Amino acid sequence: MTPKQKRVLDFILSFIEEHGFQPSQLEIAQGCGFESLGTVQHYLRSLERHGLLARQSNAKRGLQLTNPPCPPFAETLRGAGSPFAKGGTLSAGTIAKGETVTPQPLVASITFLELPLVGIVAAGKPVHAFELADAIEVPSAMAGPGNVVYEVRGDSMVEMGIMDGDYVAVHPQSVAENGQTVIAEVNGSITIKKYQRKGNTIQLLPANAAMSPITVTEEDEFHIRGILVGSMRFYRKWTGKSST
Amino acid sequence: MTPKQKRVLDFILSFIEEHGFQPSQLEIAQGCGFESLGTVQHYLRSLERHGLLARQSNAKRGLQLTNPPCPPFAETLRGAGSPFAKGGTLSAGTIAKGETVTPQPLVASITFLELPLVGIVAAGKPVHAFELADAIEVPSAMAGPGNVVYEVRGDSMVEMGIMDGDYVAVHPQSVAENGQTVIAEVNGSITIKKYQRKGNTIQLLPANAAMSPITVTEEDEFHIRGILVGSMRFYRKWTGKSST
DNA sequence: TGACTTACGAAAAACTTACGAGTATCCTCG
DNA sequence: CGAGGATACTCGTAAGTTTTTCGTAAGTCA
Repeated sequence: MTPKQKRVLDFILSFIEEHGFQPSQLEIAQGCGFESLGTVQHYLRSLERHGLLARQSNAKRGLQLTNPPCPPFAETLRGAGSPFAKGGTLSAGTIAKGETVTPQPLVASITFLELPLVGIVAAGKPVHAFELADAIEVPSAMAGPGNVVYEVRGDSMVEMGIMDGDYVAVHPQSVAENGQTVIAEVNGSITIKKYQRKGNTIQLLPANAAMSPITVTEEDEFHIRGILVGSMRFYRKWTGKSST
Repeated sequence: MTPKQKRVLDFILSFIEEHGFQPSQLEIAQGCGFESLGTVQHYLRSLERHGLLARQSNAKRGLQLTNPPCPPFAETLRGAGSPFAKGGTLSAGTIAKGETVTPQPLVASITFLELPLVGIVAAGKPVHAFELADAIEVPSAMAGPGNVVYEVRGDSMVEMGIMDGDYVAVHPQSVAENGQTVIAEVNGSITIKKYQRKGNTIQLLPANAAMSPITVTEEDEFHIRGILVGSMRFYRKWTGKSST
């Protein structure tokens, strides 16, 4: 990477940090001292080639840094301020070699969070999001205003590590950013994939790199239903395949 | 997000902080300098599409800020000021094609449970169960006396639908019944499989019938560490395999 | 009825793209 | 050492798109 390219990249980064949104090409030009938009265009393209950022074509301020400094989750989860940060000595007991695990007392009694369990994500069929008039507990990290929980039916999402009977917590929204895991409808089939947009094409990547991604074209009917916040599975005897 | 969108969002936020209740659309127009309600309408809609806020249709001052589901989730969630903390009416947002999932009142105030996060289940290697002196929230169905949570490292358990970074709740015990999902050590390797015993032979079945089971013989060193109660996964941008 | 929220339609403003072309720098080959 | 070539870097302008904005009429709720 050339120093100028780095300069542009750094500018974009700091701009985002400062303003909370992406700069326009004109703002980049001014910020980096370019007289022409063409110059910005040039750098944007080269940065894109290097995989440092992605652009959504024709989208205003449609720049996406590829490795945004997204704080590690565990940190925010247990970070300061969190009631779980108290880090008391929870002698967890080693499960090493032959030893037995010492039982641990449970902690806390804080507010619990439940989300409405709204529907069933059918595998390969259109969703029938009906109200189950039920609720399910979730860790607070999965909760949030508007979030709902789906019960997954079918094995169409195994490649994302989501299996029949799992519950997925989703935050409803119809747009997504690159890299987010979305629950989307493609041609009437509902699916969970990782969302990635390059220019005009939208790719839906499975979790496992070995599996082939789906490329969504203009002809496809494509709707994002929401983005995945978490998933849960409860084990019991003979989980899975309870026939059908 | 465009600067204007952010401006509107910020205004709503500060308005709520200042007045304690949501602004009307007219107030938003005045506060942001719009001449027309249509403009406000436009922004509200786009913010809603991005999942940044939820609207109760036709309700006066029916705006609900939604916290971005990505990083600062847990924190903002429990913080004062979060609509969630007081258990207001939260709209679930549109989910299905034409259907709209009606706003669900969320419940709250049940006992909150967290389990000690004890260690890391290494992939294909003997467990190094060390104390993390940390805890993680789980739904009550996963809690129980003695239960602990492991953070999974490695991809050796994908066939069970458990991936790198997942958390598994286990109830430590050294025996299992047929059909239970166990976390076991076989010849020094830790693994999660479904336990099945037929007469003298013990089989460990993967979740997917297509994969081949392991048959444990007498020569093998075999220990059951515990049985799986549940698993959880938290999604965020660029989940999985980014660098490392 | 009064206070708000929704629903179009349409025009101006803001941005992104595409193309063409002109320096400057660095490297290689004869 | 000098000529070619390849890159990096820079301008400017004319489309082509999307965002932003306005206004007005209609629908809701208490």
